Amino acid sequence: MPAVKRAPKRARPAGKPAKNPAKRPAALPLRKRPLPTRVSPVAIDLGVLNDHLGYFVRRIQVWIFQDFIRHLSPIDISPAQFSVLVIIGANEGLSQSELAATLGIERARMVRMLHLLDRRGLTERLPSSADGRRHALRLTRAGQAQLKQAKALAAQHEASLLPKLGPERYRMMLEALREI
Amino acid sequence: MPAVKRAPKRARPAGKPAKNPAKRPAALPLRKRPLPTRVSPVAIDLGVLNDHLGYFVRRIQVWIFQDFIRHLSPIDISPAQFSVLVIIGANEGLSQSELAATLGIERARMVRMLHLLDRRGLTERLPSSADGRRHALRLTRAGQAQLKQAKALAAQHEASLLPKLGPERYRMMLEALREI
DNA sequence: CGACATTGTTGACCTCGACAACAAACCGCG
DNA sequence: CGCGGTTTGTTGTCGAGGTCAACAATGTCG
Repeated sequence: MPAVKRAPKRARPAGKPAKNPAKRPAALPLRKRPLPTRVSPVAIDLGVLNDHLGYFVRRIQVWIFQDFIRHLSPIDISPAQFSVLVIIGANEGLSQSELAATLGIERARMVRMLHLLDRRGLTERLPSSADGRRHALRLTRAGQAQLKQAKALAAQHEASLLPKLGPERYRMMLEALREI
Repeated sequence: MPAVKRAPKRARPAGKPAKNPAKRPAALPLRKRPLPTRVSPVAIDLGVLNDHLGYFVRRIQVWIFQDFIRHLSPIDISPAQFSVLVIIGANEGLSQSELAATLGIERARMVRMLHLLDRRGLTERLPSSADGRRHALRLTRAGQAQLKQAKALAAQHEASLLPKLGPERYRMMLEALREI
C-alpha cells in the first residue's frame, strides 16, 4: 500500500496487456520536495560497521556458504545437509535430539531435514533398542557413498578458500574459532 | 505424511479431544528391525567439520547475532536494520541500489526494509534532484536519534564480545576480516 | 527518436529459525 | 501399581530473508 508514483507521466504503453503474472505499476509516497542528490560515485562509507565483528563475520559467512554451495551443486547438498550427514556418519546411532543440539538446529527443523534425507535414501531412522522414543540414525549405503563424494567436493571448496583468504589468515582464523 | 507409529501401544488417552489447533499423533515409517542403540552420553564427534572454516564461521555468526539482537531488543532493531541505518547515516542521499549493493542485500528486499523503516518514521526517501529514478535516502530526526541509541547499544554488545572471545583473538579476527 | 540499461517496486516461491501443542514413551515416587 | 513430570519426535504456523521474474518510469546513447 505504500509506494506512490513519483509523478505518473507516461500512461500505459498498452503494448502487451501484461504477460502472465502481470504486476501493477507501483506508487510510492514521497513526502518532501525534490531536494538532495548524490551523483558522486565515491566509495560508500561503512561508518561504525567497521568496528563491528558481526558485520564482517556475517559477510564472510555468506560468501563461504555460496562458495560451498557452488562446489557441492553437482550433488545438491547444502551446508546444513552436509553437516548432518557428517555428524551421523561419525556418530552412528545417535538420536535426532542429540544431532540437533550438536549442530544448533531446532528439533522441529531437524525432523523435516531428516524426512528429506530419508526420502533421498541417504539416511534411515531405526528404532532404538533401549529407548522407545528415540530413533537411532545412520547412513544408508547410498548415504555413505554420497557423503564420501560430498567430503571430496567440500575439501575442494575448503582448499579454494586458502588462496582467497591467505594461508596465514586462514589457519589463524580456523584455530581461533575452533577454540571457541 | 511419512512418519509411522513406532509401535502404537497406548490408545488415545481421550483426556481432552484436542484443544484448539489439535494435531495428529504422527506416524513414522521405520523400515528395519529394532537394532542399534546408543546410550553412552559420550561427546559427539564433529568429524570433518573440524576442518571446515565455514562451519565455525557460521556458528559464531549466529551466536554474535543473537547477542546483538539481545542487546538491541529494547529498541527492536535487527542487525540488518542497524546496518541500513548506519550506512544511510554515514552516506546521506545515496540510492537504494547503492545501499543494497553495499550491504549485499537484494534490491527487492531493500525496498521492503525501507518501507518498514519509513513507516517507523526512521528514514525517508526524497526524490533525487538529478535522476528521476532514484530516491535520495536519509534519516529523519527520529531516525538519527534512534541510530544514536542503537550505536550505543551496539557498542555495548561489541564490548561484551571481547571477554567472551578473548581480546587478542577478537582484535586478530577483526583485523583479518577487515582486509578481506 | 528508438534501443537498451537502471532504479524502484511488486508478486510468488522457498528456506530457515522460533513457538506452540501434542502423542508416545520413559522416569521416579509414594 | 498408578500418576505426574520429562523427553523425543512430530506437525502447524509465523515471520524474516533470499531469489527470480516482470514491470513502469527514467536515463542514456548512438
